[in-house]
Amino acid sequence: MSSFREQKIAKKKREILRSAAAVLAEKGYHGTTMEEIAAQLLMTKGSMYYYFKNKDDILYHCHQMIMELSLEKIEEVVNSDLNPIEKLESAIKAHILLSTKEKSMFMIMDKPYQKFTDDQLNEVLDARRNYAHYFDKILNEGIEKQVFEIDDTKMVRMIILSAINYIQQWYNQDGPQTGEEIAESYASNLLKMVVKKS
Amino acid sequence: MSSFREQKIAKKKREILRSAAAVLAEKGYHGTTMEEIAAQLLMTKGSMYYYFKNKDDILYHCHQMIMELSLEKIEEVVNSDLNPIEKLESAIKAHILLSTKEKSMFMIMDKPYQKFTDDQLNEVLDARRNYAHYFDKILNEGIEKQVFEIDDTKMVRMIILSAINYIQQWYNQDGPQTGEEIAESYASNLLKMVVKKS
DNA sequence: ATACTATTTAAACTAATAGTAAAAAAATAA
DNA sequence: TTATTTTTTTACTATTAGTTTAAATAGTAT
Repeated sequence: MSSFREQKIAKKKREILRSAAAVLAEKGYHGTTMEEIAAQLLMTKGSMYYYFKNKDDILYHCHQMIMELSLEKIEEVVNSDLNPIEKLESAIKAHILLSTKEKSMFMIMDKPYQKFTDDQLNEVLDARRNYAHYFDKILNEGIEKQVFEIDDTKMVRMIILSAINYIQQWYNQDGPQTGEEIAESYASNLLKMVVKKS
Repeated sequence: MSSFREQKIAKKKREILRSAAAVLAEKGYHGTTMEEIAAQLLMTKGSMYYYFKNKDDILYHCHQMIMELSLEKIEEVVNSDLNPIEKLESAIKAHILLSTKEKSMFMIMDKPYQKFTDDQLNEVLDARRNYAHYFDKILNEGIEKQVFEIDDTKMVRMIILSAINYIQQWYNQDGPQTGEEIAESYASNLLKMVVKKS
């Protein structure tokens, strides 16, 4: 029974998370105060504690939000009936489209060990390993089907993930390239690293 | 007249920077206290202020140290008489060898706009643009000499820089790969993106 | 209108920490 | 040894920010 009220709270929480992510991305976790997060939403910092346990909790829910979205997308690609080349291309493009659209959220996701401990840290690290694993799956499938030629899967996967994971650091909404253009270019260039020459 | 005393101070400063970088890399800038930095060197935080103006100053000098080293190395490569393929290979390897050797220093160099303002920020950003520019130079030289085939130099440069700039995030001194092995693999894979097939 | 609940606010509390300055200690020179 | 300078420590200040609480306000149902 997700009542009207519960929906309203959920909506407010999402609003707070989106707004918080923007400030956190700009100033960093320890550089952002609860007051700043609140002010941007025209609230007082006290109100934040009605919706979230504490500052960590806000950051944690930002992570959860994006991790869910990211995993959904990659799972869809991996489980599709595309061939490995198309899968890798789709996975790269999907990631880039999401990370440029949700730049702030992606920007606050680095160095989780500086921000979380115990269960929360493990959950975040697991989700990441999971995500990386899906890329390995695509790469291995391509090797098996002899469309990819890769000497060291882990290194190639790291190059791909690093490249796409750094985009949020320099991408600018108002810059010369759109997310789509970057996705197109990155996909075509990164595929050159793995596609077998016939 | 770089007296004995001045040399001693310079040495101590370097010691502080190296030690500080280790803590800063682990805990983040705002997550690291002056006391922690001092404690690791068996000093008291008061002493830190004898050598550095403040906390920012420590971070800033860490940046300077690495930027100088990095620029030296890339300049050497760019000005060498190697062919473009060898130059790109050397530049990639040199970067990776340095960033794995000086992991902590490299780790604290992200998001400079969160840490610096004004002159210091500009200096850091300039050094980075400079560094990126050297890669462009190598890429363009390769295109001119028709050994590289690149559709969008900026995108390719970003992929290369992102890939090598992320290594410090996952590299582990005690991990399975040495810096040399990573350098070897990254160079050979990244070159596949640009070298013209004859 | 009234009673009740949900939400927001303002103020107070607490703990932590960057930075300072004066005194103490150590090193050096006369 | 004594005087002087360099380095380190200790104790202090002021500020800042996360969190809590109790009261006020707004919203809803009877």
